[in-house]
Amino acid sequence: MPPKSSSPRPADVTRRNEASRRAILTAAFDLAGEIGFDKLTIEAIAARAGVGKQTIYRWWPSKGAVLLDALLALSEPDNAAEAPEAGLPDTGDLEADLKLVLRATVAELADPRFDRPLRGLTSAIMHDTDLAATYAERLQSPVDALKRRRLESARAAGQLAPEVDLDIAIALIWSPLMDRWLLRSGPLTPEFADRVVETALRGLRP
Amino acid sequence: MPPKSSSPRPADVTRRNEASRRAILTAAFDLAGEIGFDKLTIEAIAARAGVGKQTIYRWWPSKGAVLLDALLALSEPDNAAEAPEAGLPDTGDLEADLKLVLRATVAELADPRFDRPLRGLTSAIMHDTDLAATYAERLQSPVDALKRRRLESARAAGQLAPEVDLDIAIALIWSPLMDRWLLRSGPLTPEFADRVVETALRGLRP
Amino acid sequence: MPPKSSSPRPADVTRRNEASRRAILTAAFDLAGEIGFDKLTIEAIAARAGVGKQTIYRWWPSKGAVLLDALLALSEPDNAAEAPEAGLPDTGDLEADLKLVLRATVAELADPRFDRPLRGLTSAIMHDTDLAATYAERLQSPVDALKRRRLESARAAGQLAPEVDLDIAIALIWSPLMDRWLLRSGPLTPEFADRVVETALRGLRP
Amino acid sequence: MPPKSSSPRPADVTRRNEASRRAILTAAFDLAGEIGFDKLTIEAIAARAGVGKQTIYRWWPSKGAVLLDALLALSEPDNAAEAPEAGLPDTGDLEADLKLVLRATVAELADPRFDRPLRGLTSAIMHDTDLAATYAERLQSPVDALKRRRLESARAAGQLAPEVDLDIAIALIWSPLMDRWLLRSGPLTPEFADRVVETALRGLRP
DNA sequence: TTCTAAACGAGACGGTACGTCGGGTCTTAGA
DNA sequence: TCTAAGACCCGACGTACCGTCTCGTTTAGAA
Repeated sequence: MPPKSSSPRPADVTRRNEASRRAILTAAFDLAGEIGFDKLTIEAIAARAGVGKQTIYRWWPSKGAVLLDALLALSEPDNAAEAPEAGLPDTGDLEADLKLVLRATVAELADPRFDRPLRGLTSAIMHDTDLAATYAERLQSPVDALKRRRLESARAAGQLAPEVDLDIAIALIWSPLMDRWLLRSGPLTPEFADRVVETALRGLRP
Repeated sequence: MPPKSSSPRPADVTRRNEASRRAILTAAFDLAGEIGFDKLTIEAIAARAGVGKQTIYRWWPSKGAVLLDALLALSEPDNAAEAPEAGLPDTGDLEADLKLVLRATVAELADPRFDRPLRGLTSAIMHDTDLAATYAERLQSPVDALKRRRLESARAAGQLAPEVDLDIAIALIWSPLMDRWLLRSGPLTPEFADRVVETALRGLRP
Repeated sequence: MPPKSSSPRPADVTRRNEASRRAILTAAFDLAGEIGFDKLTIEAIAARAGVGKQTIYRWWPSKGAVLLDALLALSEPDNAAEAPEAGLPDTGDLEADLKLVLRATVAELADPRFDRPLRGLTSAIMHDTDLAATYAERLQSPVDALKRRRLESARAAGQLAPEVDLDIAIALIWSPLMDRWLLRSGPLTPEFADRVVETALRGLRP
Repeated sequence: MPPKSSSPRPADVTRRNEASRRAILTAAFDLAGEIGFDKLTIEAIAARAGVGKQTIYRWWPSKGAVLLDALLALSEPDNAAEAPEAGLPDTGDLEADLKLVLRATVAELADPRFDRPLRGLTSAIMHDTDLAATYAERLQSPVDALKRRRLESARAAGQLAPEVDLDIAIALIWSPLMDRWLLRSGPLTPEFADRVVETALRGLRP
């Protein structure tokens, strides 16, 4: 990600040290997983990456931006394939497919290696609208597109009522999970995911 | 709220200076509304409240705990009445009542005086399980009880399917709002609230 | 020692709790010996003595004053006898007597139990003229009187030149020891004490 | 002066900011003269010098060390000349020369601009053996060398008894002054200095 | 012997400074 | 020119004590 925007130094991207960039992203992700985002410091990232602090400040506007890039980088290196994000499963059975996806999400969020960086990034997004915009563009909107595509497929198959707003449908299905995860307002179990899918779909079917 | 637990000094609650306590809570809430929770500092709260820092550290384990108490205190002083929390409206028309409540929530969350402290507190809760526990006990569970009571009333009136899990129902209705608010993943409008209520209720009715 | 002066409350000496007073002085002296005067705190004295802080502030103006009293109290309890201060030895041989006294002083100053409190008190006196005045009156002047008496006896015996100013003589004999002790500008040995006495007396004899 | 020793970070002396160093020393000396050493705080020095606290903690282990450096720096900048320390006066008349020097010392110690920092530094030295060692090496021993040189010159001129230990002689001449100054055990006047010189020399002459 | 005012143990309070941490900027050397 | 290293100014941290100020609770002299 380029620096804030236009302001201080454009910074010549072509001269950028790729090894340092990867070391920083790896260090940031690992440290966020180990000690949590809020205890994460730029100094610690720089030290772990064997990099000067300035090299971080030159290329990223905040530690949230570093972490966002770090998460994005998790998919990139496998480059072309992009298998993990190639699409939501579509067996023709919407309920089963959604349960599968949500159960996978539940499992991922239960792993501290992912919970902590994601939680931290989410918290950063809550407070930093610039970062939120980048997040929306780079992570959320592609993922939402996948969800929407699956629901469109279901609608085409007559499994969803035509008049249902897909944005609302997505919110109904995924928000309860996010809420439980972020606020720990209840146990985040596969069963909960199943119940949410079942109940939401009651209202989404024709 | 007494300090974490047993460890250093129990601190004698009977000797507590009530004026200082209120000054701290007021200062914390106001400052959080003015500059945001993450830029809020204990020193600033102490200075604004005309209080020594130690007086804050003596009674609260973190600035999140201060802010939680500050929010709780907003209802208390109105004492017995407790009108605002007396219950959700129950006109017999569940959909209308829910829309009313959700629209009010949307309005409140749009006001920076509430958005900022609440957002900060929510962020703190995400990272601090002790605080989350206190939050769950003092704020979330009473509010959830009100929601649940309204839904039970609706179920008794035959407006909800008997087999619906009320916790899931609550999640379906309120989570989409929280998600949009926290992550700014879309505009948080009264219309959105209406759509969510309508769609969720499709699946909750008998 | 009574409080500062007239100002707030005269404090009724007759009601004073003797047990607390002794506990404070003992605690102050012991703590000064253990951790040194500058790390000594009123709170620690109060805690060790099992006494409220106010009881110290009520009766002493500063921790230096407490420590001075503590040192004075070391001689008092042996009551009337006052043997240790009854007078400097007077065998008729001035040089031998002085060497004896100075060697004893050297030994005392080498003992951390005395070095630390005395060093701290001396430091306090250096910065606090009120305390210095009390010190001069209660400790220094009686001791100086003893020294002067011994030198007068020597002068009467024809061992000192009549024209010598006794204050100067006292300074010449004792100051080098104090200097070495306070500033650690050289080893504080019995031999040093002997040399000083010998050299000083060369100039003091008729 | 580099930090205590090896422990945390050696701190790269070549990168040190000379302007900050001088500002700190000047601020420390001035403040010590204005408010006294014991009321001197690191924070005040940093504020007056327009410097971060850490810049002081990085390079000095204690405020005593700062003040010692500040005093040493008073002579340095005049660099080569070093006139003030070029040597004690040597007119051939030892008694007159010593009186001159001691009277000058008395005058200096009477000036609060010097009394306060020196008194504070002396007090710090009394309690801090590390600092005392630095002091002995950097300030005391060069000064003592000057004194010793003058006395050797006098001995060569037959004005001192050959058998007199010069360390003892130095102590006899200068200690009484230091004592009166530090403990205010009597008026520190030029007359006192004269008397001390006269009496001490009685015993030091052949 | 009771009453009452003080001294007392305890410790909360408004403050000041501590020594440390990390932020973000700036400078120096080396590749 | 970018980088690793790290010194710098700054602000906040959480802690330790300061000296003052209540709180009940002894306690000792006067009534």
